[in-house]
Amino acid sequence: MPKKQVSDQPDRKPSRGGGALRIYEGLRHDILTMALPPGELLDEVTIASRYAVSRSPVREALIRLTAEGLVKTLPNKSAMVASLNIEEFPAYLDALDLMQRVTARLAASLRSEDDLVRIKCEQAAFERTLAKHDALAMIETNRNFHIAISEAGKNRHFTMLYARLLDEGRRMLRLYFFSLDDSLPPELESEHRKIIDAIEAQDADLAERLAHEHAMQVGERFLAYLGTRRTADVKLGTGEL
Amino acid sequence: MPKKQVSDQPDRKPSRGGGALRIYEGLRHDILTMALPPGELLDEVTIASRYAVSRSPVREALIRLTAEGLVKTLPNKSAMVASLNIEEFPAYLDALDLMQRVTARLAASLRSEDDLVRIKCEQAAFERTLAKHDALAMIETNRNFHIAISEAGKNRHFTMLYARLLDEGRRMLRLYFFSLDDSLPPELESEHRKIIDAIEAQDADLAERLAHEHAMQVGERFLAYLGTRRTADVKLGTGEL
DNA sequence: AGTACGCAGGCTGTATGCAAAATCAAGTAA
DNA sequence: TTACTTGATTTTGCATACAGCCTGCGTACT
Repeated sequence: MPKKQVSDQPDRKPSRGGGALRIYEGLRHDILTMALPPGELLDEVTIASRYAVSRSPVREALIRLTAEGLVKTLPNKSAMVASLNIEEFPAYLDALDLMQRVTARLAASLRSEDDLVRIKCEQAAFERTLAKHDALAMIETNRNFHIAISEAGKNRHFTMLYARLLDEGRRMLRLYFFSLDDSLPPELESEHRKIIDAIEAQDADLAERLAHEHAMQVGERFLAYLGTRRTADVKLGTGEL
Repeated sequence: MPKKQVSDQPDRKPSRGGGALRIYEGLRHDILTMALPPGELLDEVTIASRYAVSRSPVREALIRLTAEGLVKTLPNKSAMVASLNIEEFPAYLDALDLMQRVTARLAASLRSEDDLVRIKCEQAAFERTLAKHDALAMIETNRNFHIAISEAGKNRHFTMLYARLLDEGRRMLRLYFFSLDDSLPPELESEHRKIIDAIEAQDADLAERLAHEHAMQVGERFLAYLGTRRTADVKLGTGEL
């Protein structure tokens, strides 16, 4: 019987070097989930006190996030969460579409058996979160599914850009996913399955076409969400206010 | 007149904030020109003393370079210049080709008159460096030419990846360019001109095709350079050594 | 001789100190 | 009332200080 099991390992110091990483991941998570909304000011001392560290690791995290484009920083002023500009949504969708197509095509051509099981595994995780009606988890597992495909294509440049796009998209698509009341249209799941089949069959053209349609669907759905007018049937000028 | 500044302008302090940027650009330049060869150890105190600053701005520069992939850093150990892996050259060329194609296509479709003069200006700068037989300057102006095209396409995601690829490529192509004895095959210049013409005529298909051929040419030339055997006609076993 | 231990030095990761810059507030002049 | 100036405060950017990890060498032990 071990005399003390609680303090065996758990509370050992954050292992010198985990500090900056912890803050980086924490801030990144908060930004992507919009817990820190775009435009939010990130002053170093506040963050440092929140994470109970000094400004140095905070500074490192902010520099890394700035390099990723998630944080903007003006000289001698506070950093702030990067704002997502709706005016560059078309360019975003272009890039997402192209990456989705090329990664699907490469995956179909270059996939190994291991890649295939990895992809199916991520898809299973995605379907599991679908059942849970957890929008945040759905976004996460959906991303992991597409990244798994991209990695099967074995081109780290495409994977890197694609990952950045999907992460950046988490902030936009989050609005759309939430609008669905945590339940997704079942097409997403079937589209994923069809893409998997094409990759398994190593049909590059089909995989690319399906990926393209998938991207277009997401784009259209998001635009449709933007186009929904919730106050269209409110009568104005007739109330007593 | 109150206490006068000893020196009005010339040697005023690097304006608080330029420090980290200066080191970042300096290190980046040295890495891309291979003045700092791949694998070189970058210990913070040495760099700090070289730039006559403390470790803090050096650290910031290294973090940014690490985020860009130009520097690798293992925990609690010195950072080192990222090594370029020849085994991922095919993936690199795939990415370069795709970016070159898509940016040329977008530029042909979306260019403004200002974009056009900018592109022609960069091409003129490129041709000027051609005459100077300065390989390093040629690589630089060639990059700027292609970036100008990419920016005419107005998709910052593509431009960002393309710029990273071109910069990364500077280290590889540098070998090839130097092998030419600082003089380029004139096809490069004419290929550039043809691409410009296609963009000016807003012929997206032609621009894409020319950009693709351009990328393939560069790839083939580099591979041909790798394939040159300089010792093939050396007779072995007949000397007195 | 070969191996293990220990210790010292160097280096990184983090904390703290300090000065320039920016922001804000109040007060004053127009 | 508005605009401008000035001083206090906050915050960043850099310098410095401190503590833990890694490395290398020397010594002792088998």
